[in-house]
Amino acid sequence: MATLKYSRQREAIKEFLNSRDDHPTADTVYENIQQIYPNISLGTVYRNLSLLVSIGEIIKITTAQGPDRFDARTTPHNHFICRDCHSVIDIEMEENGDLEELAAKRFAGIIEGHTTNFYGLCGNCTKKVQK
Amino acid sequence: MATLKYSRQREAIKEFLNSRDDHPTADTVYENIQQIYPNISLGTVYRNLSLLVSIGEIIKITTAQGPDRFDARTTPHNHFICRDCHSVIDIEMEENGDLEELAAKRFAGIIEGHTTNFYGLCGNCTKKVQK
DNA sequence: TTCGTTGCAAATGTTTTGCACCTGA
DNA sequence: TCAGGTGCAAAACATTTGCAACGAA
Repeated sequence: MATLKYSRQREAIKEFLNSRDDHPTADTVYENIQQIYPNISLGTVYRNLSLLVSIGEIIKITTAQGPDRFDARTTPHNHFICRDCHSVIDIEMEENGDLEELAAKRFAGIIEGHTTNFYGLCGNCTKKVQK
Repeated sequence: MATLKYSRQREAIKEFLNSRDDHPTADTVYENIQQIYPNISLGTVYRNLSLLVSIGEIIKITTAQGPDRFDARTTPHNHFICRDCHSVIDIEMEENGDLEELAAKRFAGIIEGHTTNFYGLCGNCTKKVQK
């Protein structure tokens, strides 16, 4: 396996993601890192994001619409995706019982993880609709 | 709101999806419908798939890797996605308690639905690894 | 020196869209 | 007749990749 070598670009990407809790897209990461390293390329951003995902330092959030998003919080939590403004919001909650254990009873393979996404209208968009 | 008009292509797509439980991609749908209507275009397949999703007749399954998949089973159930062969398999299970209710306690907006995906190795790929 | 990393640009894979024609009601 | 549907091709979008140069160990 290839040994990781230090890269200032990668550090900047990690730091940026750590500073945000709104799950930026690759493009948002790119625009922000450009302010520090004007020559960084979008390819480098994508390469580092998928590298960080593969070593478990960040999480990739794939939604039904629009580009993937990235999250530096790797502890278990869920996401809510607004059907109106498409923002992705953390939901901190206990899951009653062990979903994976329940699923395993009905499934022939090996279950290693799971993701739950909630959908609906976020707080802001709820207000907009009421107007 | 636009009134739906009958279309033989759309019917064929619905029928095809009803006949399968392996969650075909748009491209797979296209290839199969071509055997009945050789002139159908991929654009028509995409248009009809998203129309059917929007009226709730089918479900779109977005995965972390590869194209979206489509499912004619609209009753609540979960999916397992194999990290090796990327197949998508139904999991029929009860969810202990009401996840959406739990989430709502911690969330300011309106929760209208949720999706849980499980990840790991499917039955077939588990065997392959053991060899 | 070695090999992972980068910037750039081209390519890829998936999905959407504009347009003129076709078709169901 | 007329609004919705279709086929075709081009465009849009998100992401990946080849390559030569760069930089960390």
